[in-house]
Amino acid sequence: METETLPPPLTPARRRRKDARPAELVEAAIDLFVERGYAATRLDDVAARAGVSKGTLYLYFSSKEDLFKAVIREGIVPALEHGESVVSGFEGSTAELLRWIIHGWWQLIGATRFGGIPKLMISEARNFPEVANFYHEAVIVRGRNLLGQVLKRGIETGEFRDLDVAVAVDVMFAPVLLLAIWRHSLSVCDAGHDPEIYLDTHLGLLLDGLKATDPPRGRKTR
Amino acid sequence: METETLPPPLTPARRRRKDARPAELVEAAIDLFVERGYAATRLDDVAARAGVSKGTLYLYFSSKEDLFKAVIREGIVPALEHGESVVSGFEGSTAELLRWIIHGWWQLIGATRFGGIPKLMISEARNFPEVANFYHEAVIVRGRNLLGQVLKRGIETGEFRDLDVAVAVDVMFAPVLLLAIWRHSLSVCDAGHDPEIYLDTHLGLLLDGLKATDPPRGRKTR
Amino acid sequence: METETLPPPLTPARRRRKDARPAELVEAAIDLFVERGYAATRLDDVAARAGVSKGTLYLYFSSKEDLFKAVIREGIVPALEHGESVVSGFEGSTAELLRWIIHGWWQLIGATRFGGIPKLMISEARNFPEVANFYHEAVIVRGRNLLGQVLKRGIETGEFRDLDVAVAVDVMFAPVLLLAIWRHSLSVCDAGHDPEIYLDTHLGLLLDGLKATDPPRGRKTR
Amino acid sequence: METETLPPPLTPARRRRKDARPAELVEAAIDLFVERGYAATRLDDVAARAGVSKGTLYLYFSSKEDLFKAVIREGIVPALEHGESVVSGFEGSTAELLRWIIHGWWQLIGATRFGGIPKLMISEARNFPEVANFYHEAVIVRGRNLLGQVLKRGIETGEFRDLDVAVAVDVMFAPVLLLAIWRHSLSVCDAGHDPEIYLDTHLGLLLDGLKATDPPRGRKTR
DNA sequence: CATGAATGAGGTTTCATTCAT
DNA sequence: GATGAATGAAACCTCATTCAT
Repeated sequence: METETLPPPLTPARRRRKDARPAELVEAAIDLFVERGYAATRLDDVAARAGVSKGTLYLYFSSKEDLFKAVIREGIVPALEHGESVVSGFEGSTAELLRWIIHGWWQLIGATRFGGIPKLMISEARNFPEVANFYHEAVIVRGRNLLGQVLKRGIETGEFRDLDVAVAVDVMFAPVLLLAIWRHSLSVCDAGHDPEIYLDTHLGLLLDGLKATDPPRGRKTR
Repeated sequence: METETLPPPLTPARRRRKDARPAELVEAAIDLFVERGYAATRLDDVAARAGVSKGTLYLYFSSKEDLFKAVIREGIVPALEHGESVVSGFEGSTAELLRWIIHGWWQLIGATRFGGIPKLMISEARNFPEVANFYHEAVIVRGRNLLGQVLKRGIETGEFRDLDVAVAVDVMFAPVLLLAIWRHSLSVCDAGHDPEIYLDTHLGLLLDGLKATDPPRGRKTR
Repeated sequence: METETLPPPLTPARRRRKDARPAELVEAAIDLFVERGYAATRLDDVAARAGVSKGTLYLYFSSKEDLFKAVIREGIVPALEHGESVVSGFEGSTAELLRWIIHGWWQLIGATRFGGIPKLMISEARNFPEVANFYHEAVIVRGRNLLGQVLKRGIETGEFRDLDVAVAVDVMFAPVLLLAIWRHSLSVCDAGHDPEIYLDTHLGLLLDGLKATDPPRGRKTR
Repeated sequence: METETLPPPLTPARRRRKDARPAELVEAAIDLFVERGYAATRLDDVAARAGVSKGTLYLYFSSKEDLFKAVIREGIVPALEHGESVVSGFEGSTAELLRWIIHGWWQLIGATRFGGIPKLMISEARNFPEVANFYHEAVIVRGRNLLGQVLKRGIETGEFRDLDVAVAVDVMFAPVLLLAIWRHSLSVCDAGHDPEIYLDTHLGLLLDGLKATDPPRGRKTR
């Protein structure tokens, strides 16, 4: 009231802090949204985990829903882009590529905090159709395309038998997705399988299933 | 000293209603819990959907959590028991049995309102570990056993190749589960595939993957 | 719906029961109102304690407040009338009469379930001024008169010194009243003194205090 | 690694307000709890009387019961401590001391808003045994000790006759307590006596009653 | 920018009261 | 008369959101 607050010098440390705030808040929010769900997460807790006051949160996000959107956006897009860049330059058999993608997804996304996003989105899609729509376009469609490309490549090279790519993509990614979902929900009762073994078992079955069977002209599966 | 108060007549009509109430309420609650999640579901709405007042709900369930427990309990156990009875008498090839089970699960559970329970349980497991535990024992363990038996039968008859049953069960059921989950969440953006085609595609890949490779000459799995 | 209920024969047992109902309900209500207070007492519990259903209660009392009024009315008036009749025929010294009244009040009222009425009335007077008014006229004024008569008699006979009777009556009854109140409230922490000893101590001090002092020629104090 | 978030300025005006809030709320709550009883008091009204919103109340008290505890605690202990300090330095006859204490209690406690606490505690002891226990230890036991000391002093100096101190203390304080209780309950029907006259009448009777009778060596009682 | 005290709409839960049987 | 299922107003409590400092 009486002390004139000097125009803050804004030291580098402070500036760095300020720039990082939104990301820190989103990070804190991911964990809590994933763990408790959207409705059961209190903004008080998000702010506390990010080490700021509740009011500060509103400097960066206009509402709880806005924060939720940021969680989905910031949470998944960067990871996805990274994944795509890895895939694009790949050379080798399509089976190798599939292994590469699935294990890579697990390591880059599934095993990190972002692995909780699918569970969160599944839980809240009906309450936030707009966000679900964004997620659908930005993540699901893109992911399906990526995997679809891989399947098509395998079919074209004769490594894989012919099949309905759109359906097969979803079928083949389901076990990977469910592994991630499990780790953020029912693992309270049952830790689940070792991820690498689980994924290998899946790939083992899948690649055998995908193998061209009609005229099994000696192509090497791997 | 005193005449005992007569046990009240409680006419059939009245009794029938009273007996039916809990089931009616659970039914209404399943739909809303699945659609909106636990926290976002108001008991007012549950009661309204069941055609009673809010207070009536408390005659049958002592709290919102109690209703939630009943939803999980009543929702899934009967369906499961029915499923088990169907399986037990089956005769035919194991591949047929697997097709039978998976299509059967979809028709008896996945396609009905109970198909939303997995999504609900996944969303809330962390908030209700006690309920999750019940679900784990009553549903997941039992379901895994059932499918495990089938896999073992196939392996013993030589229809399927040898593999880690516990892991394979989860891998092979994941696409079915995710189909059900999808129908109760992201189908707002994208209706998804036709269930029968999806399941057949899955079974097609899976059964090929499971087939005993005649000379299972040491393929390295990874 | 279909069985025609015979017009009930109304056996003597049943009739006796029916006539006794209101008293049974009031009895049950006294205990609970005294123990928990008016607001915290549920009519469910009153009915249960009286061995009837909640609906039955409304056959005899039109509301909770009505029951409360009956508790005060039925609870205290009969006891009071009984007390008055005992006093009226007394012969002996006024000191003896005072002892007689106070010990009598304790045995006939204070030590019974009616001993809780003062606590109840004190707690609720502000919420039910109308009932408080009834209680004031029917009980307090009457009780004061009774004790006032006794004091006056003692003053007239020269047994007691002259004093402001209206005030003295309240002063001298306060310890007796508080003994009853205590038994229905803070005795959870501390059972309190033996009533007879407590009352005798009070009477000992009181009668000495009341003694005519002018020419205090050797009257025995006790 | 990071600059610690500055401890917030929290201007004096703001802090003064925050510090005062609990006391303001307790003050508002005493009045309403005493007047209406615990159950019949709505937190809305407490908040309104303190000039804040309902939510604010929960910033300072975690529940209605918590507020109730604070009322008993904050309400009585300070007053009691003040009273004890007054007594400790007293010099003069024990009869004077007794007059001093009783009139002092009335002026410092009985006649203030704290005079309602005994009524409140009596009404709610059975519903809050834990609070009653606190009150018993912190107030009743301490008060009895204080008065017990006075009686003992009188007996030792020969001013008072020998008697059962523990019982006499309760007997002699009862009229004072009941005066306070009356002012917060049945005074709706009947304002009661003038406190000073009432207390003097009580003291007049009491001190005469306490006078040593055995060898009445001319001590002046007043 | 940052804070955190304050708000009040909205949800869960209780319980006096009603009424069809 | 008697029952107990049903009701809905009202209370406690939470938490997203605002804003003076």
